[in-house]
Amino acid sequence: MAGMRVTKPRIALVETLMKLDGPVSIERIHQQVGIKSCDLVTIYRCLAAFENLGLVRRSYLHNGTCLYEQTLGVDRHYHIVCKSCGKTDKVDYTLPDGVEQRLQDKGYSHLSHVVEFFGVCQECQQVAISARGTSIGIPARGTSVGIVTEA
Amino acid sequence: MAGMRVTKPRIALVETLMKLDGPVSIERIHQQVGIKSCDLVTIYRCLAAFENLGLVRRSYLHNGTCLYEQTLGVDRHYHIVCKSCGKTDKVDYTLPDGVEQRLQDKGYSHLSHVVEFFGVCQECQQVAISARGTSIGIPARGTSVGIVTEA
DNA sequence: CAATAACATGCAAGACCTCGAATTTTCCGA
DNA sequence: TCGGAAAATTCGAGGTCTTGCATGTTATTG
Ligand SMILES: [Mn+2]
Ligand SMILES: [Mn+2]
Ligand SMILES: [Zn+2]
Ligand SMILES: [Zn+2]
Repeated sequence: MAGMRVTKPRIALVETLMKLDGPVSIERIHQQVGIKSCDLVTIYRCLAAFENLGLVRRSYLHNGTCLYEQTLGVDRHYHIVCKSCGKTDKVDYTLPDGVEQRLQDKGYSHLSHVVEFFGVCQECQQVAISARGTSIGIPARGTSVGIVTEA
Repeated sequence: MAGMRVTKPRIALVETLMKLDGPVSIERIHQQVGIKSCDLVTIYRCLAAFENLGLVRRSYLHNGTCLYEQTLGVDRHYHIVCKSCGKTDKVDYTLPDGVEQRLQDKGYSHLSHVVEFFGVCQECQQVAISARGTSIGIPARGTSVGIVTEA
């Protein structure tokens, strides 16, 4: 009988997740972990496993691509994500108490939910004004969300 | 100066959307419109255009695939989506008033949000009990969400 | 009605994400 | 320490969704 095994990729992944503070794209995580140290698919599968254990939480860009965030010692919260630059910010919001209870009463089990806010952040609005006509949005899914090499 | 043009595919699409009542997958819509009458990409593009005009709204399966729903004469509402069969249901929920205002005050513009509830519906729980061991979930994205030919 | 500009469509290609099967690694007990 | 079972990783392929570009349609104007 075994839990989850401690492997090279997993160790590197956990270390990376701890260093990062907000929700990050898988591509970015893969980069930080080291492209060579493990396959992208492994990152996907490990994060899925971690998510089942409640160690990470998933959020989304406006285009639907996923972001992952480590959850140890941080309480449940939601984000606003900039449609232009992908920057995330905490939002002062909590799910009303009754909702999930009512759904349970209706017969639904294994409840979960997604709450995500989107907008254009102040910086991106400035940019939009100065660089008029330049398209600045986050590319859509099915397009390079890009690895936007870290500053 | 021109608005949107009235084309064969667009007419068929609107007719189809009016017939349907809940959120439906693109594949299903494409079927109903008639595989031959237009390309799948056209459906994607038209729905995107309709969404900009506020004629349709988008929701999501647990796996992230999109569902579209016509919005004429219906008021804003949210859904619970069965993780197993994809059935959707209205949820008694409204976004708290203050949230978007606070975000605006923080400098965000072009606000939007996604609120989606997921669970396993009663019918699917029954099935899960009788057909123990049979996997019944909705396939993940990157897997045939399938066209589950209509009954 | 004919010519033209603008818009819409179709096709092909690419990005993200997932799975199946083969291989490699980890773990555990002998 | 070694061998074997079980779990993890990798590779390849496929599904959803989006875009660029060439082509086809629509609307407008004379
Ligand atoms: Mn966070
Ligand atoms: Mn609805
Ligand atoms: Zn921004
Ligand atoms: Zn169900």
